[in-house]
Amino acid sequence: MQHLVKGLNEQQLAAATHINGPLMIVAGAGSGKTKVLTTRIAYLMANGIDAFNILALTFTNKAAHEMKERIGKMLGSNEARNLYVGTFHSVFARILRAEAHQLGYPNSFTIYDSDDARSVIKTVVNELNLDDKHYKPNIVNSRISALKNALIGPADYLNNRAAQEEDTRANRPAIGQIYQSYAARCFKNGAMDFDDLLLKMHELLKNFPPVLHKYQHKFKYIMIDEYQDTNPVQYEITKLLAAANENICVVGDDAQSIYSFRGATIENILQFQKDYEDVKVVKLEQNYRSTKSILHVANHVIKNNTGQIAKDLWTDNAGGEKIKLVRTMTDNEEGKFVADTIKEQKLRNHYTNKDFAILYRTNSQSRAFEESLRRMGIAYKIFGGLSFYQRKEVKDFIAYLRVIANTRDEEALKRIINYPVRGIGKTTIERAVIVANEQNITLWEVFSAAGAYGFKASTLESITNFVTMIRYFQTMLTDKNASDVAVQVGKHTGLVKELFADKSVEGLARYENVQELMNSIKEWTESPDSEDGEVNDKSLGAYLQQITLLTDADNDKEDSDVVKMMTIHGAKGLEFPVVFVGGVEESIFPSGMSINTREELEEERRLFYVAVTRAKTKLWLSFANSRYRFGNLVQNEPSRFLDEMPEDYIDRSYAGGGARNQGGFSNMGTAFERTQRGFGGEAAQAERRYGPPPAKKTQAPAAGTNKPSYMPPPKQAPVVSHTPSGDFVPSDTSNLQAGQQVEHQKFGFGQVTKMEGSAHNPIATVVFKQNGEKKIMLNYAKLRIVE
DNA sequence: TTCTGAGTGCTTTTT
DNA sequence: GCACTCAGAA
Repeated sequence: MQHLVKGLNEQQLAAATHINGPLMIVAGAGSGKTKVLTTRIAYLMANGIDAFNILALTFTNKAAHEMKERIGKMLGSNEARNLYVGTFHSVFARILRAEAHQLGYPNSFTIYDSDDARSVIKTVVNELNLDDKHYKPNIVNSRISALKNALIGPADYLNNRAAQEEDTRANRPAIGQIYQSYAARCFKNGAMDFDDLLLKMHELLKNFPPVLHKYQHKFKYIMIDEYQDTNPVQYEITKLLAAANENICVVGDDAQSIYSFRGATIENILQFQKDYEDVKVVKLEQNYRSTKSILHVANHVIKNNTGQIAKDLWTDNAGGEKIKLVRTMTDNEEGKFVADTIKEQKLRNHYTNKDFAILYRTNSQSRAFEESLRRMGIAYKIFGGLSFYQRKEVKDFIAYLRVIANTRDEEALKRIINYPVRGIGKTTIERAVIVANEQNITLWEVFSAAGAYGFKASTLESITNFVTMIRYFQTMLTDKNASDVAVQVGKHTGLVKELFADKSVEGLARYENVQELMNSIKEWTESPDSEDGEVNDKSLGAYLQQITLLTDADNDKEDSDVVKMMTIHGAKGLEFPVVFVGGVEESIFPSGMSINTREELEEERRLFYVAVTRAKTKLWLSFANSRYRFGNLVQNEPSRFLDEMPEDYIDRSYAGGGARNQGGFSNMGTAFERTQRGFGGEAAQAERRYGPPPAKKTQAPAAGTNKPSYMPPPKQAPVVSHTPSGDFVPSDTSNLQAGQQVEHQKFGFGQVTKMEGSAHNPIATVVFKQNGEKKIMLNYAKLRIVE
């Protein structure tokens, strides 16, 4: 057992060997938190505690995976496989899947991602005849999310004055109504959104005592990572689960709380000591990650925040280099600087690509970096942003799987009912939706009994074929695994064929993505165990349950030698030898959305703290004089956080100001004055270093000069309007022949020169006297046969 | 029913 | 600058 705790310092040892009773670990950045957590779990198991009785909740699937792997290595056995390790969302999804019937959900319930949720909200808002310009899906969605995270369910809302008044004050009095309908619709669809996974879990434990006892008994030891980022629902759930045994261990750092926008509250970690008696508190204050310079800067900046848990983070590591500040003219030059520097550092210090990380506040900043890296031929990977599973073609394919597993899933059904095109268009779907709402049945039930609702013959045939196909797939559910079903779907829906037919560059990429998806399903089916210890359930339902909760960061292949790019939020918990933080400018970092209250600004500052403490040895902070945002050029001042950094630890020689600027930016006058002066000297310096700024794009070059090398395609001649004859009555055109004279309501008189198309979709070519040759689809256009 | 082109509004961070 | 919506044409 001694070998497990070898190399731990005094505090780490105290935390790792604490077995029974509540424990709070305050772990500063880089203080070996993961090491302590994994050691503690291994230690518990070495002391005879069954892996099946240990629950560890992490913030990302990646962290969960890593933890399990490390414990496995420490113990040298397969026992770690039986641990319940996962994110709040994935662990609860799994429990809910087992207990769904208690709450009236099918156990193959769908998990809606934010896209699905927004889409349902849009439908609901329209059905309630509300203005979707005012009740924007995004806003409504985040409001509902906030309510759920604050433990206010749809029914609770009706009795919650404060919440109602808040919405009335925000001039959105119908939020309550939308919330009710949204929740009802999700339930009808057999679907839970991300927040439901928490809210329903809470409901389950709260309202079903036997279920609560079952899981209290199962999870005798509970560990929660990143406790500072838990929200009230998560707090209540863990409190319920831990109530019986009180063997709960939370790990957190109030200085790294950066998820309040998701309902997280720092209160939870501050409250912990009051919730349980005899809480053992351990502070991990020695940083093993960063140089003295980096740590000192981080500590110095975070001191500007009020109300923290007192701690004193220190390190034995080398002093290290000063933090380098970089000013560039534009965002593109910022990208170029970073790419150049990576190249230089690789040569000079023998770094490889994977030693570098580029961090930024917003996903949209990734573009400039991406372009420069590509130009320099440096391999990179962007984490976050649009995940693989959110790509249209991937979602389309998954939508089939979702419908097969859960026909109540209306969002998925609407997505695929006419994809690939099978003649079930908007009108048909709208009619079906109306029927479904009137009869209070699901959309699928309307389609599967389509004969009863008077669709026209050709439409009915399409619907019946579709229903038959889905039913065929469903016959495979019980005895075939997820991959087998997916292969059949690919074959019989014509989806893969359609993508294959598109030979454009994007089309090829889409085809490859779907192939990739099918491969990953196969891989998942064949892998021995999955994220949170699911035992060999390789059914389609099990596959779908975890897929929505996966993010890009989880597919990270550690061994690939690439520069990593991600938001600072995405970088939490990670470390890199060399870190670049881009866009350290006012209105970006801190975000312009978060400078209105002290709380918001302090969270931005914590985020800055997180960014700085990701670096082990070298750190560059860059900002640009101007950058494109919203499609137009904006000027930002350097971030206020730069002014908060201790001067002695900063190297401004890259910032264009050189020695003249040693005093920091605050002595340069107000932002206004600075803009007025136009940065004269600094700009010139930067110009020497990075070359002249790109020439301003000239607007609409004067005629004669600078002629475009091509002429834009000629605009179609405007239609010469035609007033239809007074006796205009559309003729039966089913026997129309070439040579006949016809009249068109808009184009006037003309002669049919050619007939083509199929019998179902005849197309006539008509040469009009006024408007020239047009192709007319006889199914839609109205023609009067003159002779 | 389906496709196209012009017009509009928007971005903070994520499970 | 892009993604989404809507109107109009075939």
